[in-house]
Amino acid sequence: MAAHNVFSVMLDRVRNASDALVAAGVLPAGIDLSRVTVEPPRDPTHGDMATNVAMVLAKEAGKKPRVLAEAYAERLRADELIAKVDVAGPGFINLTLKPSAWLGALRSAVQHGSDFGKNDLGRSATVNVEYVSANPTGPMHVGHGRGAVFGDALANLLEFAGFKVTREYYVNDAGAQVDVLARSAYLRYREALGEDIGAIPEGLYPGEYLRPVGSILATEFGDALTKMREDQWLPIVRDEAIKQMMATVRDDLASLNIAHEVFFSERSLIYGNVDQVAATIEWLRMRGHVYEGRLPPPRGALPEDWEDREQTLFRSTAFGDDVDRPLKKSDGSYTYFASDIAYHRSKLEHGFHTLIDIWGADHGGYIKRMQAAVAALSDGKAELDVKLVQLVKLLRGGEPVKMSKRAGEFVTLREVVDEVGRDAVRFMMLFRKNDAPLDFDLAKVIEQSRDNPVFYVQYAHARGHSVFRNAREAFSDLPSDVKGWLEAANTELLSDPAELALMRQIALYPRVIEGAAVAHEPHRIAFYLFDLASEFHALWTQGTASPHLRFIIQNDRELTLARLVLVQGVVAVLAAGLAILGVGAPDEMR
RNA sequence: GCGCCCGUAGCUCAGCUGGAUAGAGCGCUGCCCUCCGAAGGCAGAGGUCAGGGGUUCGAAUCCCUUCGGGCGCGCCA
Repeated sequence: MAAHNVFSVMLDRVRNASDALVAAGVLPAGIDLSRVTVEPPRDPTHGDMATNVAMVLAKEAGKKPRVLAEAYAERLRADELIAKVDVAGPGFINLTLKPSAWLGALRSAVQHGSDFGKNDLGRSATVNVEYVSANPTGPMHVGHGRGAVFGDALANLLEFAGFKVTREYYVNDAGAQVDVLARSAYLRYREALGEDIGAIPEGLYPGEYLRPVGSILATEFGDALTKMREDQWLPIVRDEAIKQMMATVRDDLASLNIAHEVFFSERSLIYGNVDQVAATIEWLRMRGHVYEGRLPPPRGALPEDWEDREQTLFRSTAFGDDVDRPLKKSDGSYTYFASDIAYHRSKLEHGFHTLIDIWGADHGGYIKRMQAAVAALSDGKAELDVKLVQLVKLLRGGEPVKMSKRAGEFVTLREVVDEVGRDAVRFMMLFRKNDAPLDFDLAKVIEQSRDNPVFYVQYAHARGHSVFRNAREAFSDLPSDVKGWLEAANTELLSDPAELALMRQIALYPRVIEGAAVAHEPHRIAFYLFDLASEFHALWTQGTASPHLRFIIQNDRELTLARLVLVQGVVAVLAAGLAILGVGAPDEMR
């Protein structure tokens, strides 16, 4: 395992100390250590790490926190990685580590490169991450892009944390919207045959992106479709339109380097050999989770066409939802929810026990019922986590970019990617918590300044490589590869406080990965990388005022070599983190 | 009316699932290039963490409540 997480190493030391104290009769046997943490203190003057162990265990041990802390301190002082132990405040134990601890992390980062920080949190458990799932009725817009990038980065992250991840896309090709798509495409088809179709009627998709579909249909069928009744041509046109739209979607995703392993068709659930939706409802009914009944009317203003009637309901209240949910519309067709249940059942049948769905924020009200359904389907054995992705507000130089979806002229994801590049889009989408709204400024993300975090982080990586280039010029006899540096370097020469600070930051990385993976929050990596880049730029600039801190020291090959290892540590972590985010790490940015 | 998300510096946002004196960037003030990339860095000013209660050794973080914003509340997906 390439983790080398200094914090978990120290946590183990604390646990060992606990065992010793139990053996010595200071602590009662079987004491609960689950709340014990070792973490970096907010205030660096408190040392490198702090543990709450004495405060957490004080009550159970029947001792004062500070007294207990002293007992721990005595044991920890003997540890070969620890330089100093202080008991502070209400009972914190502050640890200052020896430089060798940080050097260990640095060497590990250099040695493992892009594998540094990997862990086995997942223990090869399978996870299904479903994301994007945009309707196949048009090109993707920027909001879809955020869910796409988020889902993809999360999938990468979970893989890095030892899960076996399946990336899945749910194709909504069975609802009324694909019939609308078919009718819209049919108009474009007639247009392609030379007919004047006039304005696109209300209720159809007016976008020009359907013109190519019309052309394809015209080429393939000539005017044959015009001689058919709607119920005859509609399935033909619909299937072709969906095929074309999905090709567009895949293209758009590819522009962001996103590729799903599974595209699951909603249509296949209903129109396959077996009606899976009906089967699922039946399955639930047999277990008492589905019944015929009435629903209380919604509070407040009633919908115009509200009528009280008996209907098929899923007993989601038995699983924590607020009301039971209808599975059939008044015309007898399934609700979206019904096919969604069947879809999630199919995921379970494919062996997944951990499901993650990425949805737009407007679907927030849907979470409880879907989790209820998964609980009912799996007997509480499977878990569904739904991550909501908030809206993206597109700006240019601080001014909102106008888009009118009604006229069919919205800013597409593709346009944005083409304008500012994949890296900028991906990084910016991840430089925010998923459930916080995001302002995306097209002017700012291509700026080359600290304002622009994408640039700032990539620049740090490029700067690192610039050091390597210059070093090779200064010393023609450097080992050819990083491994050689590591073998040849005397890293103990790295003893300046600024260098140690940078090593501490590097050592933090495995911990950040772990936290991000547990919380399903890839944005933490983006913020961490920004901090790491900042530390690196700071050390760099110190070299102008204090030449002895420069990475390359002309007449000191040994020191230079040690510092190259340090820079390589930064570069390796930057590249590794960016790789998880799916962002490039350029060697040069001139 | 109910549910979910949110409210942190003038602005845009972090805050490591409960830790010590709450942090960045922008903007403002003042500095640092005989330069390994100044496309950078350093320092300063700026906060009742929306308000009020509670839980405990300890709360921006958890619970309750009020206010304020966003989203959703059969037959749209």
